[in-house]
Amino acid sequence: MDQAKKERLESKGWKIGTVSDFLELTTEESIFVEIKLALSKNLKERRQKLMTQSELATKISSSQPRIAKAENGDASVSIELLVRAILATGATPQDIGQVISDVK
Amino acid sequence: MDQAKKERLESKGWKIGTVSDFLELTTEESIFVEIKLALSKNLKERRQKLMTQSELATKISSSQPRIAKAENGDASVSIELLVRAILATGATPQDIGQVISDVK
DNA sequence: TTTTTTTATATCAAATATGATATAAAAACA
DNA sequence: TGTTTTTATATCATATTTGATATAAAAAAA
Repeated sequence: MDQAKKERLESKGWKIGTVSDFLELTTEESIFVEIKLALSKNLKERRQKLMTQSELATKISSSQPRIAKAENGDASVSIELLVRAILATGATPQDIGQVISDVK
Repeated sequence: MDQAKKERLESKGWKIGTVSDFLELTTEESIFVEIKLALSKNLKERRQKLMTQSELATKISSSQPRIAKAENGDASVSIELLVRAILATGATPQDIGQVISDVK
């Protein structure tokens, strides 16, 4: 992995140690991160068409800053919150399944 | 929802208050629970064909009791852990996407 | 049957994710 | 331009999820 991508992920809080470079992540860990980033991207796309971050936050009893983190692939955001947020945009299980199926 | 199903869910830790009966859960909350239960069921099916709960636990640095909870739809288990566990059985994003797509 | 293996249940301290808040930066709009 | 709206960043106490441990129950094997 190139340095630029590494630094971009690290700035979001992803732990990519000096020793364990991205290439040394297990396949499962790598896929897991990619699934989260795909959900993150999808959330941003869906939400932007419908409402502000604040409006979505209210819908799921969260906060605007947390929605911002969710949409920006911050490592502190769980799949739980990502899925809750995406569902709140009216997504169906089929929509979410498709996003995950498209990974890699 | 019938009383039997309600009690079954409650025994797993799902909070279905006396006031907010299952029918009063928002559509999103309901779908969210169903996605988790679907992942839970899929984990059990995949894992049983390949290894013991202890073996899977070791693979993802978890514990056998936690895998048991994950497979039994316990509310204390997050989607995070469910997805990590399913990936550790060799599942692809497509496999997981299909499980979620099949919900409802 | 007895023995061994596997799975389920309960408890708990530690780690992680959370919403709230303040505020800065950016974007949209006037 | 200045003003308003929206989004991003930082901090933090609280809540949730975690793996570990002990052990009970169930299933499989002998």
